[in-house]
Amino acid sequence: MAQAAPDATLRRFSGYGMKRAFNGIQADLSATLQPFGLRMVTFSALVVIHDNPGLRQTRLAGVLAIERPNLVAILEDLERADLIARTRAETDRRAYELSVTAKGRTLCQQAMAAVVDHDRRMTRGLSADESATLQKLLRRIEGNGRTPHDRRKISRA
Amino acid sequence: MAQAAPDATLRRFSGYGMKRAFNGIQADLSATLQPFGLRMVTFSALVVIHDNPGLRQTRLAGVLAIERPNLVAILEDLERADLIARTRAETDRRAYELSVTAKGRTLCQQAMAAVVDHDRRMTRGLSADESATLQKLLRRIEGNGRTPHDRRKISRA
DNA sequence: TATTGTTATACTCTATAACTATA
DNA sequence: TATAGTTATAGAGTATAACAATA
Repeated sequence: MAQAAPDATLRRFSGYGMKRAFNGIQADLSATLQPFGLRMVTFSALVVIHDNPGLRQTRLAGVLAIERPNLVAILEDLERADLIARTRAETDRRAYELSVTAKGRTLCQQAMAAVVDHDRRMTRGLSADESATLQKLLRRIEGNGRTPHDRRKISRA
Repeated sequence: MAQAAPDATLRRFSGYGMKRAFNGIQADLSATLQPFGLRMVTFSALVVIHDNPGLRQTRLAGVLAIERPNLVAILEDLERADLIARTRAETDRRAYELSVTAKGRTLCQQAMAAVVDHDRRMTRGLSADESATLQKLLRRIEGNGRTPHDRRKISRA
C-alpha cells in the first residue's frame, strides 16, 4: 500500500487543486505570451477590446473583474505598443472608447493561435467532453465564490 | 437570441475559467481564515506540518511548491503565534524539524472545520461525483503545466 | 563541494482612497 | 451629486542571487 501524499488533506479541497493546476497554467501561459510582449492580463484586455470595439474602460474592468485603477497601466502598456487606441466618446467627453489598431489586430490573432496551442498542451489527456465538463464545473464554482469587496460575514465554525 | 458574452473568446480557454473560479474561492477562503489569524499559505503549511511531524523546511517548500526563501516568513508567522515549533535535527544540525504545538493542533482542527464548510459553499450545486471529477481533471492539468523555473522554449506560433 | 536555512531584493498583482474633469 | 478615468499607495505573493553554518 502506498504512503499517503504529504498534502493529502489539502487535496480534498477544490481550491487547493485549482491553485496547483492554475500555477502550472500560468507559468506556461506567461512563457507563451512573452515573445509577443504580452502578459496574461494585457492579452485578456486586448482580446476583449478586439471583440468589443468601442468598449469603455469601466465596462472592460467589469468584464475582466479587475479594479479600474489597475486597468490604467494595462491600457498604457497596450497603447504604448500601438496595439489599441483610445478615442474620446462624442456623447460623453469623460469616457474613452477603446479599439484595436491594425497592428493590434495582427498581434492579437498571432497570440491567439499561440494561446490555443498552449491550451491544447494544458488539456492534453483530456477528451473534448472532459474539457467541456471542466469548464462547466468551473463556471458553477465561480458563481458560488465571492468578489473581493464582498463583505458578507462568515461564522467562525 | 442572446448576445455573446463580452469575454466569450477567453471563456474557451481553461486557464481563464480557472482563474475566474479561483478568484472567487480565494476571496471566500481568505475571509474564512481571517478569524483564525491565518492566510491561505499559512493554513496550508500548518496542515501539512500537522500531518507530517518532523518535516524539514526544504521538503515542506517542495510539497507546497513554494520557494524556500518565501517559506521563512510563513514559518515565522506560525511560530510567533505559537502554532508550530522548530527543533534542530539531531542528525543534521543545519536542519529544523517542524511540528505543531498543542495550541496549533487545536487551531488547525477548528480552521479545518471552517475550511470544510467553505469548500461545501464553493462546490454547492456540484454532486459528489462532479466534485471528484473536477479534482481528477485538475490533477491531470497540473501534470501538464510547468514549474516557474522551467525554461523550456515555446515556439512563437 | 553541496545542502539547510537565511537575508536582501525586486517585480507582479491587486485593493483602496482621493483627486480631476466632465455630466 | 454622480460618474469616467486617474494618481498615489500599500499589501500580498513570489522569484532570484548570495550568504553563513554545517555536512
